[in-house]
Amino acid sequence: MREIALSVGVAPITVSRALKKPSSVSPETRRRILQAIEEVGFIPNQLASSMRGAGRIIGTVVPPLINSGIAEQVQGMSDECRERGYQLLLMQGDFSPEAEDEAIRALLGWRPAGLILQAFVQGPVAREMLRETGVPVVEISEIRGNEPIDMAVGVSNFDAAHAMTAHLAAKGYRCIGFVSTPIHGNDRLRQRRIGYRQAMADLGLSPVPELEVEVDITPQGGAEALRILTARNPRLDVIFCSSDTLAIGAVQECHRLGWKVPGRLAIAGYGDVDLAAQLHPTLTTVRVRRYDMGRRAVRQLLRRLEGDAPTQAIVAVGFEIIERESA
Amino acid sequence: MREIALSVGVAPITVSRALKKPSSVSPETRRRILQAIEEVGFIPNQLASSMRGAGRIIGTVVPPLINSGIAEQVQGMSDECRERGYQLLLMQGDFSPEAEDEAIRALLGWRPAGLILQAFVQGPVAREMLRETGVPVVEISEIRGNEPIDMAVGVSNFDAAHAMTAHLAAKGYRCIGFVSTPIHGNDRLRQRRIGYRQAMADLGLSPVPELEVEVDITPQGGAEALRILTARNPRLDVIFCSSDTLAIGAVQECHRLGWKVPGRLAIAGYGDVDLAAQLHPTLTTVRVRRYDMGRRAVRQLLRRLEGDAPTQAIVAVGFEIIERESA
DNA sequence: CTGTTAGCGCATTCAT
DNA sequence: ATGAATGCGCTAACAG
Repeated sequence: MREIALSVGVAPITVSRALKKPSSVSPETRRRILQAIEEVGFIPNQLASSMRGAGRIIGTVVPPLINSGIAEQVQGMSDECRERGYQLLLMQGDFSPEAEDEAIRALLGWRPAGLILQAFVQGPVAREMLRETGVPVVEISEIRGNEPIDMAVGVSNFDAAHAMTAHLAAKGYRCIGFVSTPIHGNDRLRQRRIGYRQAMADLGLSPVPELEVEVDITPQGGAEALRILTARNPRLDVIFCSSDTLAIGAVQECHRLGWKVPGRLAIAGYGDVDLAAQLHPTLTTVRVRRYDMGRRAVRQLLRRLEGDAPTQAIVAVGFEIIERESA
Repeated sequence: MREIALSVGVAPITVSRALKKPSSVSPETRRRILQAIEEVGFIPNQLASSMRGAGRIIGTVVPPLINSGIAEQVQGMSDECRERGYQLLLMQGDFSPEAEDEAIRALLGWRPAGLILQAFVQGPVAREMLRETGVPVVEISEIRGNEPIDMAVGVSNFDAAHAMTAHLAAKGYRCIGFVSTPIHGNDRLRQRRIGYRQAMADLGLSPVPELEVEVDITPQGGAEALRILTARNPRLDVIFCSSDTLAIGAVQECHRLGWKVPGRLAIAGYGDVDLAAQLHPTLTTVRVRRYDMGRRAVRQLLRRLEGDAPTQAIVAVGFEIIERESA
């Protein structure tokens, strides 16, 4: 930068200004500076820049990209970051609580402008670090019944499951089964089940345990669930699966049994994986806009940083019921 | 850091050393320093560190994560980076050559220790920038017939397609069709077709144009290809599709026609998408180890940086023929 | 509109 | 084994 300044005959700070606040430099000077930069092929050092001014890095911790819609979400974050001139520093993996602490610590080392975390931070160590440093944080997750450290973006799995159940009822199905993978400590799954139950109650259809099963998160699990539920209740007319993987397995099982879908039994999923639109029959499912979630998370962060509006802490992202052939 | 130094009663530089070269500080001093760091919750500033010493950022430019195996590859890079104490700065998107220049310029601004690029850099501007700055670069792509800027990691699509074709022949198939999406300027696809042709020639089966089609990259394309090829040549006994998407479409079309797979017609794909193992029949395909490619790319870079061994410029990553039910 | 001064937090170099 | 001085490249704050 000094070089450029010398060659143009100005002070280094003027070069800096020509790049950051073009309006504060005379057009003529600016032109000559930009030209010199072009000629020399100068690329400003962001590290140095971030040490003085505001950092332009956004750090993020996400589960394995191979899974689910995480890739889509990261893409959303990345796109939004690029458009706004920020860079995405990615920490990705299957983190234990301690490993998560490490990951967050590593990111904080880069003095990021903000962090975006997938799922709510569990460890007290990490929560403490985040509080102390005061970095803006957006957590992306189920937004019902959680207390964000700072801000949150997410979807209400409750609402989504409720809506799908209501949708199925509206289509005339009455005996609605619900299949999920082991709920264990998983918020999202729990909310889906509660949403389903609430919808059943709201509709005057009693939500009996007999209509629910938990199985492995594999297509085989879906097939198994189908066998269990139909054995328990022959009048079952639709199965709502808490993940597309299960739904796909259930559909395959119907093929094996020679049952028409949705003629003999209807099936709905959750997630809208790629495959959902390609199978026969195509799968009715719930689509969560993960790409949007990623973009929103970044925007949420930047709104805080650039201090435009008073930021609302929690942003709900929508979902859609995708009606296809299977239900 | 100054704070820590004060509280322990040493000079800042000693704190620095306690972290970077523990061996150069007396055990006792080190212990007290680390303890102070722990208490205060101090996290060293990587920006400042990278300005003086060697950077610990690895920048990467990749196509949309939603596609194909890119997510898997990024996961490989990320894992390797984490283990080695580097951070991954991600630029992701659908770049035009000019946008690619921009992306690379943005990354260079962070003075990364190295760059990993998906596909060979096309634009002369970017090539020039990279040459000038002298950053180590690993390009991940088809490695046959390309000149890397610096280093490359990749797979030979030629070898993979050749191997699959030979595999099909070994299984007794003689009339082997080849379906691809428009080859246009796509190296990888071209190499697959050449590999197929070469294998046919090597086997003494004449590679005639009649056995090849180009269709859209959709399941519908696969179905169409099937109709075209079987109409041209009723004795066709297997179709090798240059992507799993096409193969899946072809399999579905067989179901529609009531043809047994592989009884009436066998089908093979390329890519081993998740779905390949779940469909009926399960799909025989080519699996490229993208996760490994990601890890290798990082290792390649670090070997150069840490200057152990004389680095070989091009690393070939293996592939596997995954034999399942469909062929 | 432009320049001067100072310092961000660390690590390299040279001393002790 | 430890420390002092110095500077990485940039920009905030304050002149002019």
